[in-house]
Amino acid sequence: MQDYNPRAIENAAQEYWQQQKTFEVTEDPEREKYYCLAMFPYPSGKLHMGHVRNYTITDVISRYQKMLGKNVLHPMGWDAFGLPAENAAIQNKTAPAAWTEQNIQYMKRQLEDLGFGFDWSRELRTCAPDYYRWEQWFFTRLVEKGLAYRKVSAVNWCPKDETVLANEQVVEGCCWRCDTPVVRKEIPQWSIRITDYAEELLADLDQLQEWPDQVRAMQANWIGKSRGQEINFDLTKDIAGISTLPVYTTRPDTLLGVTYVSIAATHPVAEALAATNSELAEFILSCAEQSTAEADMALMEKRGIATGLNCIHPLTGEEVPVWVGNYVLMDYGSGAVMAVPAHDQRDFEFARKYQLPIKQVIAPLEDGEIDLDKEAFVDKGRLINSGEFDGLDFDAAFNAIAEKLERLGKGQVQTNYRLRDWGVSRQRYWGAPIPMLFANGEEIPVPADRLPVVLPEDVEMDGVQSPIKADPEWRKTEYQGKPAEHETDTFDTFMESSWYFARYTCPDFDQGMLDPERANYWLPVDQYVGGIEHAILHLLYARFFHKLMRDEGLVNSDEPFKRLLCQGMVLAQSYYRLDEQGHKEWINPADVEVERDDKGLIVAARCKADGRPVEIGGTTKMSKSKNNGVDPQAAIEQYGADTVRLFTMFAAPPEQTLEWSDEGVQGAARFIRRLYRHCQENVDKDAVRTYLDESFNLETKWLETLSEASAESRKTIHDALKKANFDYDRNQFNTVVSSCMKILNEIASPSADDAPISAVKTEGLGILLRLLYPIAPHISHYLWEQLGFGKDILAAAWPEVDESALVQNEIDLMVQVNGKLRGKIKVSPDVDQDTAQTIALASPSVQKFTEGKTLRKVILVPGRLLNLVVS
RNA sequence: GCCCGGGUGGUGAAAUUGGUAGACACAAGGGACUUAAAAUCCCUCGGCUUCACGGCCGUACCGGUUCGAUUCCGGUCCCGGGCACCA
Repeated sequence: MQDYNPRAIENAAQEYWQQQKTFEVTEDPEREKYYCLAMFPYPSGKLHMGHVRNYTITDVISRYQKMLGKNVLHPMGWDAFGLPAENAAIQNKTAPAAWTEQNIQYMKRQLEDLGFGFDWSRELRTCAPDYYRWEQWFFTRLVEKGLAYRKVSAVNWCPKDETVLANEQVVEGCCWRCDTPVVRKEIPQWSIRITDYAEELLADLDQLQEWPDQVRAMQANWIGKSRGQEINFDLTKDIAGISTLPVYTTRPDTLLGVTYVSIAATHPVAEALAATNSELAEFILSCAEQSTAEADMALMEKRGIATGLNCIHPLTGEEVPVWVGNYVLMDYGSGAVMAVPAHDQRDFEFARKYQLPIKQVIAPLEDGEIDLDKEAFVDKGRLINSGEFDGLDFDAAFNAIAEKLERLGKGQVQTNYRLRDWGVSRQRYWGAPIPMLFANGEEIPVPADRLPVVLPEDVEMDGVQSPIKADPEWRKTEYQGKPAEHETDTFDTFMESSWYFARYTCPDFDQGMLDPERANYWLPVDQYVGGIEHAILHLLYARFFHKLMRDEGLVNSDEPFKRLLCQGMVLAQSYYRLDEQGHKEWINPADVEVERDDKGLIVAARCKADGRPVEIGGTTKMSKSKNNGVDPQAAIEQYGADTVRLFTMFAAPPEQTLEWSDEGVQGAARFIRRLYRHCQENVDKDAVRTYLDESFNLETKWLETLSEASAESRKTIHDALKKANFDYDRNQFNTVVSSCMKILNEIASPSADDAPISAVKTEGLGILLRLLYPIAPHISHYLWEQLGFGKDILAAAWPEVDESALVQNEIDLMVQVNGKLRGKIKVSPDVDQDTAQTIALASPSVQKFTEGKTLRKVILVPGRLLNLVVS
């Protein structure tokens, strides 16, 4: 007998799929389609475990759906533009294009080694001109429709390098290259009007019933629809041609408690006043050093300065001061906010700091205690100190104040969204050029017949400036016979990832962005799988783009992704040692040996190379910074793809974090070896023909001769099958693997060597191989053929549960007394309450707890338990 | 700070969603086989208590609803994801 040799088995299976073109699909209106999509990878160099997990999940789902008879599309491609390629290019002195292409070649090979059933004939890369060409064309359409426009917005600016930095490139407020403090700079950039679609993006979340609730909640909160009022505070004098500060509030009931108004540092009024106020000018300058990230904004110290200017309260006519606050954003809302220190915690702290008045106008509904010396009272309540509005609750006050403001022409009810328009300009090189021309002071979309605007690939990176910005020639062009200049900014890479799912349906189409016939056959995607970190931005942009494509007549569906699965992260143990400076030097788990106590806990670890001890850094997300990445390649070479896939699916359910464990991988390998050995040693090649019909079900004649032991064995197998089917449908693959293990335990357990048992075990093996196939396809494919089931397991029908095998004459019914388990009784599954009660009360272990007490209530949960309530 | 998750044995987890808590594995301990090791097979394995039958406690913590709560509700603590230029 030969030992299990994963390499030979896996190579042969992969070759077979390649020759048969098993995973290449075309549109077939006769068959039900199923589009299964994994988020495409950024070609960073090598696959990491997160990729392995992601693509194993989609491969499992794809193969399962294929066995259910569907026409399954499972494509793969490369999200090839992005910042890391520029960094790598500078480091390695290669052009980003070449570096990216090398990575793609290597990673593609790794994907093939893992046996993923992708339709490689549809492979695409976003850095290819025949891909981004259509994105450029689509953008010009958006400009023509008024859905894309140019406006001034903020970027991180390194004054020394004179370059724009990504948030990631700003480390503690400084440039990551030269440590110079970063400032905010306002420059003209292209934006897309996602806010025009805010209402639809919110409302259509209701259509996405097969998305996780948490993702829908996050998106709804991100869009942030609110109902409030716009209220005008007139300035006591015009500044920069501005006479009124409109503010938006969701709490107009607190309007009488306004004691000042704050405006953004970049507000035109602030800028105009700064011209004659050096203190204010200095303050505004200092605000420019603040981070543009919202998290930093929320945590920073709130600072402000009085402008000396006042505005008029729209209801009382009193003057309130106008302040400049570092926490007010110019590009969100009107750049001005009203402040109610008594009823908003941030305003409260600000008012305390600058000795501004705090005026209570809301009292609690119940006689609750509030202490305005300690904190703001932010709950809704009843109005006080508000003149004619005193005594009203929130809703009544909202309406009464809205009505009065409207009558005075000082405000109106307004619906607002937190969502902001999508800024798509990037001042970087490795992206799709934005297809716009500047000529005679006009912004002109590049005409369709001049697309694509090709990004030159043979470039040298100086580390600071984008090569197409650095080259004065590249931008030069003409328009209608006159000199013109190309835009040198490139698109946000979210642009490419917002429509790739649609392009997979017709990647070769050269007559337009999409071939509507093919796109509408496959779309929407039936199952989308990717990391939870994309729950908001990528998924929201892709939903938005899909609606834009629909409105351009390219697709006929409203939403791109019907069902969504967000997989958890992959974690691993980390180890470090401190160097002389006290810095942590992280050591890869592969280079560490561990020592355990008698409970199996890791108590000590040593570096394999020098035998010296290392510190244990805990289980954290696999990352470069902690050097705890486990290279999938090493595991594949040692154990084979099936073992790696099986472990990945078994160790945790898809949505949860997955902890890499070498022992766990060995456990997965042990299961596969056991299956292999069981088949080699115990399975007769004629068994299939002897016991099973052409659908691999037990032949009727054997069904009739089952002994009690073989019937019980068959129940175990069909129970496991039923559970596995349930779990496949809800994407919980760890328990599918459990079911497979149970079946193997059953069919490999020692038992009487008679025909009924052999018959049941043969049927069980056929079920096991088909259940296991989507997860560990190579070994299942090999054994299916070798044991004479058939040529290609993928063509076999999915196993069906024989409900008659599950029927029991007698079950264990749990008996509780006052909710505590006190015994079990053997009864018929459809026993009635009276009978069950009589039997239970006759049992001594129950009597111990009921004796001398009165029976108050009896609850029977059929097939499960009986609860006797006594006192 | 704001939004969204998560917390169950020594470990990863399960519990068909309000009805037997710990399936299936991993680790550990004991045993068999072996000159030995590896591999393989068998047994034990939440805590406390009991010679034993059994009893009590136990799903982060505090409280509530219910005949019954890992599951539902309110509060607290800790961990993770996102926060608009990482992808």
